[in-house]
Amino acid sequence: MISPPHSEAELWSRASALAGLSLGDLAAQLRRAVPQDLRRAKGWVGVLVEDALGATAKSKADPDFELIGVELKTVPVSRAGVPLETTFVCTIPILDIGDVEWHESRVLAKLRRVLWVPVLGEREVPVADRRIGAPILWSPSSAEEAELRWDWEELAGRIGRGEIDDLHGGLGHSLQVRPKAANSRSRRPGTDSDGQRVRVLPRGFYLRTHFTARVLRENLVLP
DNA sequence: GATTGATCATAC
DNA sequence: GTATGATCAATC
Repeated sequence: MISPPHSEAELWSRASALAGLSLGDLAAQLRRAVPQDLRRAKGWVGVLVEDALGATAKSKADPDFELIGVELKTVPVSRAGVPLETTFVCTIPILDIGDVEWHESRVLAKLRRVLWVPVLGEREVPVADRRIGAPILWSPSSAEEAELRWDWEELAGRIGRGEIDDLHGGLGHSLQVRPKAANSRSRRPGTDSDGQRVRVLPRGFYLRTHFTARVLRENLVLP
């Protein structure tokens, strides 16, 4: 176990030290086996980096680094540093979200302060050989927050009106709503547009790759 | 090739 | 079953 960082500077120092390591290197340091691929280990990279940086136990509530209020997001990238996947932000409190304001939303709470750790995610590269990139400590600019808020207001508003089953991944410019479930048979309490209680597929908010791509690009540090 | 819906492991 | 960590893979 690695102790939690007590300052952003300490977290930054630790994360910077990981840059350039391969996942095989880091797994060896933590005496952990490396999976052949991530099909049956989708969260493996995230947990590995969490543990290496001293994130609080996963059983607890957000943020990952409680003492300093920072969330960790590992993001799979191409060799050019462009995200290969969307980024999961949070699950959606379907029954309550209609009564929530943006400034108290889960989305803003999660994204207020984020340590991004890019990791090579090309499937043709063996997991153990994938290298960890330079970290980025980020907070949304006012423009970025406005973009996120615009989407959130639209999406949360529709969910609050019982329209969740009309939503799909194609909605939202920076933020989208997609399933977040064990499988397509999962259900959670919700309401339909008549206010009737129904069982609906659990959903989550995700950041589109173009949003994350810009965050990484604008914070790129050239060697 | 990019996108959206579906899915996987683990802890409690 | 719920919540954490996400990526897979069928389809557009």
